[in-house]
Amino acid sequence: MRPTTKDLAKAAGVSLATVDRVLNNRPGVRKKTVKAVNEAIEKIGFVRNLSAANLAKSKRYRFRFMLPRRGDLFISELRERISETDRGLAAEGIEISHQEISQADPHLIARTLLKLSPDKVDGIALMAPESPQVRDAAIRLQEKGVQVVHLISGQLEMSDMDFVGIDNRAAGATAARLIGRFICGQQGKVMVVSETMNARDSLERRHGFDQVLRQDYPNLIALPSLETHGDQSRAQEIVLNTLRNNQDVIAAYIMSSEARSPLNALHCRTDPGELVVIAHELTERTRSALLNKEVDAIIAQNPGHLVRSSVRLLRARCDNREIMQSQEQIRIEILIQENLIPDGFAASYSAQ
Amino acid sequence: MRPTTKDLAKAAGVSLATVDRVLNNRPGVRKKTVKAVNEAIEKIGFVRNLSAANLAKSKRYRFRFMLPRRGDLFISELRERISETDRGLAAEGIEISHQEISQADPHLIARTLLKLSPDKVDGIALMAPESPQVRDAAIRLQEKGVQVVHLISGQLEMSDMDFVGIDNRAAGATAARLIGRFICGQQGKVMVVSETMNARDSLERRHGFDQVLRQDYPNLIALPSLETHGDQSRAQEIVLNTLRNNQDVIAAYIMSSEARSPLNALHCRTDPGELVVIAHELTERTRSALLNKEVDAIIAQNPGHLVRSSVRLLRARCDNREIMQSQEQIRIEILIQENLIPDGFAASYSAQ
DNA sequence: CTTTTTATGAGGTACGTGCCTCATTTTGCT
DNA sequence: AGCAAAATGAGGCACGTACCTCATAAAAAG
Repeated sequence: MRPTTKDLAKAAGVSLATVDRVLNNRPGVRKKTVKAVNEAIEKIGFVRNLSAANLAKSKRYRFRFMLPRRGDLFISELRERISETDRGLAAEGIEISHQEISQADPHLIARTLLKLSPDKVDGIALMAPESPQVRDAAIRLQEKGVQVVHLISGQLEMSDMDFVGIDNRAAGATAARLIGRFICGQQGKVMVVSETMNARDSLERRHGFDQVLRQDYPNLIALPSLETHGDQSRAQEIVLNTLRNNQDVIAAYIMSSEARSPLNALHCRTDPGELVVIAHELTERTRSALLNKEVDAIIAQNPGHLVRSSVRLLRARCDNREIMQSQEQIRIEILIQENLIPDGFAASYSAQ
Repeated sequence: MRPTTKDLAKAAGVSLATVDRVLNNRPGVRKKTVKAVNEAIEKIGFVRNLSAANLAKSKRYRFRFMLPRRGDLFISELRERISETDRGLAAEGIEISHQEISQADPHLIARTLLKLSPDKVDGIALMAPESPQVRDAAIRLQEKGVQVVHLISGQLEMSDMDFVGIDNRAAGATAARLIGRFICGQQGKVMVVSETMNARDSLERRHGFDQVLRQDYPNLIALPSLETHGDQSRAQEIVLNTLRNNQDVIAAYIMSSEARSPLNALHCRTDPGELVVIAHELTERTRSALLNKEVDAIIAQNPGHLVRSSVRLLRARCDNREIMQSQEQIRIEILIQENLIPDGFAASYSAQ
């Protein structure tokens, strides 16, 4: 049997009450006594029984994901992972909800955030474009006692500890490297398509992309970023325009998580395999594009992992606990046809 | 507050005792009553409080990883993840140990397995080369009440549900695809190095590798697999011999998890970048090889994830629970310089 | 209808920890 | 030394579930 607080009390030569005071950082214990207890903990290998502690505290964690309203496939995927995780963690007293926020107006987002209060929600995972209003609201929210982590797209001057997502500069660099290698020294231009270049993540990806391309692939010239603004017909227009005006486009980097419009636009003008194409995030559309050879590789972050990592972070924050950094680093996945997860998992891609 | 068994009893119009009987599948309840309780569960959204249940049962899970004795870097990594996971899960009543088995003799492995009994260990994760003796021992162990999952290298005629690891055929195919694309249509031969071809995983990797190469890259000819048998000087000899006898080797696929010897052998005869090289598993050696451009990409399975997935599986088995298949699929990771996890995480690579 | 069998109810104890109160001891201070 | 303040001990209740016993009610069998 594992040692309990009772054993610990005996080993430390103190009473249960004192053990309790030490374990829960309550005041009124001499340093000497604290030390004695801690030594006893080491000695007998005491580990607090989390189940019992949670039960005793009858603690609930109420977390909420604040996601953009737009109906992009990646966001839908994320939503599914959220409710999946909710179901999975309900038995441990963790409730996970999600709320949509329109992304247009930073003030609106800030107002929405400030409506939240610690007696209704213990922590949020926020996915919102970078803006001073949002950042300030997040800080104020923390001060009120609602934990905040930033999901996927971060805010300025935010600590690494608050961020759950991939290193976007590295992701852009990865894209450039893959294009550079796949293109096999051919001369030509690379089209870069994004939803918007106002977001921090897009800028970082572009930065990493350019860096690698400039440094190692003088044969490739990256065109200025095209912005679709999430509009299918606009996407169609600007992509086709670019192809028309640049006969020597030999690769494309589709930077934003909504790859549908750019892919569709490319699809109607080029044959699969004609261009080297890299897209982001695994969705039904990008998956089938990969299988059709419309795209050569996908750079992905795992939505299930994003959700679980956010929850672990929020929970650790609520308990004022340290976390295992190494477990929370979100990896930049490279997916090609061969290492794609088999079909049965298509809908529930969340391996981790 | 979430509903408790008490609320459930009230909602179902039965007593606590009956609720308990239904929840824990105890006999002596009419079908009609069972149905009523189950309907009440649905209606009020009852979810059993796992913390309380575990506490009440004062249940412990004792799991053991059975690993090969050989000291390869990947195995060391695995061992570290195991003790890390042990520390992390101790609070939840899960004890994880590991035991080394010499791999030479299947009979010895089988005997070691059969020594285990359900009153000392609840489940094992077994990593052992394929053999009828081992397979039979595993089956008998299960019958005795010790849960078994197969780690990394599976056994013949084993269900998918019992396996934790990557799809090795797909991994080999991935390697071939990367080599094929990176080589840019050049003509030449591909060296394939393995520790041994007696293991199921090596055979499967080779199979996937050949399939893709044959189908899509007629410019590449794969040489017969070289077997190092884990011997540094032998590795040196056969690799150099092969290079000498085949002037047109332009790529290498290092198939086994111990990449040190083959890499060292290659290193002393070729310049970084001269060959396209793909290796398996992220270790200190392969990491630095990637950074030095000694290798072009690493195909990896995440050791931390392997361990956690095994534990989740074993635990679910002990509780006779269903698992989320999608969460347990181990991904085949492709690592290049750009998407490598930063240095700080080198020692504790286990993102997930 | 009675008897036997089967279902259900009532109630208790246990699990390990958190959190509270109140009494008692020890410490530091003058 | 005497006193206030601080530290510690003793004990109890709570959390939600598991698992037990014993009594009683309902159903099935005769």
